[in-house]
Amino acid sequence: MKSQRGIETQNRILEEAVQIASLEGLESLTIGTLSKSLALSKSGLFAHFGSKLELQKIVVKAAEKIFEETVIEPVKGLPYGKERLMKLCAAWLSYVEQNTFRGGCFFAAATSEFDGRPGEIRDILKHIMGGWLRLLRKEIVEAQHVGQLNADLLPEQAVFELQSIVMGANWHMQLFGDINAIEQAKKSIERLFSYDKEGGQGNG
Amino acid sequence: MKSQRGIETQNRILEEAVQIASLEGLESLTIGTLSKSLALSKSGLFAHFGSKLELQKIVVKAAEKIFEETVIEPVKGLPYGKERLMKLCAAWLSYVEQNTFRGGCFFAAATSEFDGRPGEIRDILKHIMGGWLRLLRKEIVEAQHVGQLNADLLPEQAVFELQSIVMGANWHMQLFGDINAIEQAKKSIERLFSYDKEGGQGNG
DNA sequence: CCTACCGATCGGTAGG
DNA sequence: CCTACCGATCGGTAGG
Repeated sequence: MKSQRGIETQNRILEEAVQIASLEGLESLTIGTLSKSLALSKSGLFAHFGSKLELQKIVVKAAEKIFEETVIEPVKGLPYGKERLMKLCAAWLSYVEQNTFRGGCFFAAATSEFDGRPGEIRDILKHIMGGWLRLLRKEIVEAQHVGQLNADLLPEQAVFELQSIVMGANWHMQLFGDINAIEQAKKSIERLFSYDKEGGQGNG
Repeated sequence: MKSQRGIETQNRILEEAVQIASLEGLESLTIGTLSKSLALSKSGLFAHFGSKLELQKIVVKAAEKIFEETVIEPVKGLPYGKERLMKLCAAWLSYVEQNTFRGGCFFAAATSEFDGRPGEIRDILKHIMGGWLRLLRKEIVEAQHVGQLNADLLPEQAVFELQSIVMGANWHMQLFGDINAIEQAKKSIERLFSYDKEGGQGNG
C-alpha cells in the first residue's frame, strides 16, 4: 500500500525525470542529478524504484501516457476517415510544436539513443513504436475503406512517410529551432494524402 | 611534429571512436572504455588530445570526412541535373543501408543526442548539417535550372522531405532492423521528384 | 524518506 | 606512450 504522500512524490519524480530524459537522454538521467533537482537525497529517491533500469522503465511508461493523452486521445471519438486521420496528424505535429517535452519528442530522442543498446529499454521502445505504427496503418486503411483516401496508396508506404515527416519536423525544430519545419511537414502530409497514381493531384 | 607512429595510433583511435560513438553516443564514449578496446592506457590515449571535448570534436570531424567520401565524393564529377541528384540520394541511402557506421548514420545519432545540449559539439553539428542542407538545396535548384526538375517544387520543401525520408529510413533500420525501409525511402524520393503541381504524376 | 557508506568509473594531472 | 595518482560522481546498500 502506497501512501498519498508517496504517490505525490512518485508523480513529482516522474514529471521531472521525463523532462530531463527528453533533453539529456535516458542514460544521462542520473540518480544524483535527478535527486538534486527534486531536493531529495539520492537514497530517498532510490526508495521509489529498485534500480536505474526500473527508473528508466517507469519514465518510458510515463512518456507513453503523455503521448497518448496528447496525440491519440483527442481523436478517439471521431469516426474513421480522412478527417480523423488528418486530426491525428495535426495533434502529432502540435505535440512536437508545443514542446510537450523540453527536449522535443521523447520517443525520437529515446529510440535514437537506444537503437544501438540491446536490452529491456530498447525492447520496450520497439514495442511502443510498433504499436504506434500499427495504429497509424489502421487509420489509413480505414480511411481507404470509407473511400476518403486513394486506394492505390500503399498503407505501409504512407506510414513510413508520415513517421519520417513528423520525426523530420522534430529534428529540424530541435537542432535549428526551425519552427517553419512544422509548416513544411503539414505541406508534405497534404501532398501525401492527395496522392493519385493515375495522374492529377486530388482536389482536397 | 608528429611521428609516423603517432599518426597511425591517432588513426586507430579515430576509427574505433567513431564507431563506438555512432553506437553508444558521443557522450557515452568514455576515455576508459575507448582505451580498453584499443589496448592502451587511459593516459596514453589521453596524450593524443587535450580533453574529452577535443576527442569529441575530432571524432565528429572524422565522421564528417567519412560521410563526404561515401556520399558526396561519388557524384562530384557529374554535371548538375536530375541524374546527379538521384545518384546523390542513392549514395546517401546506400551509406545508411551498408552500415557505414556500426550504429547507423553517425549524424542522425549525434544530432539527436546533442540537440538538447548547448555547447561546442552542438554548434559544430549544426554547422555541418546546415552545410549539408545547403548542398542539397543547390542540387535541387540546379536540376531545376537545367529543366530536369519541376520548377514548381519548392527547394526548401524538397530539402525538408529528402532529409526526413533518409533519416526516417535510418530510424526504421536501426530500431527495427527493417531493411525494407530503404526501398520505401527510394519510392518516396521518386514520388517527390515526379511531383507536378498542375496535376499528373511525371512519367519518370 | 534520511545519513552514512561501498567499489567502480569518470575526466584529468604529475612526472617520466 | 607508461605508472600512479586526484577529487567527483556513478549506481547501489545498510540500517534506520
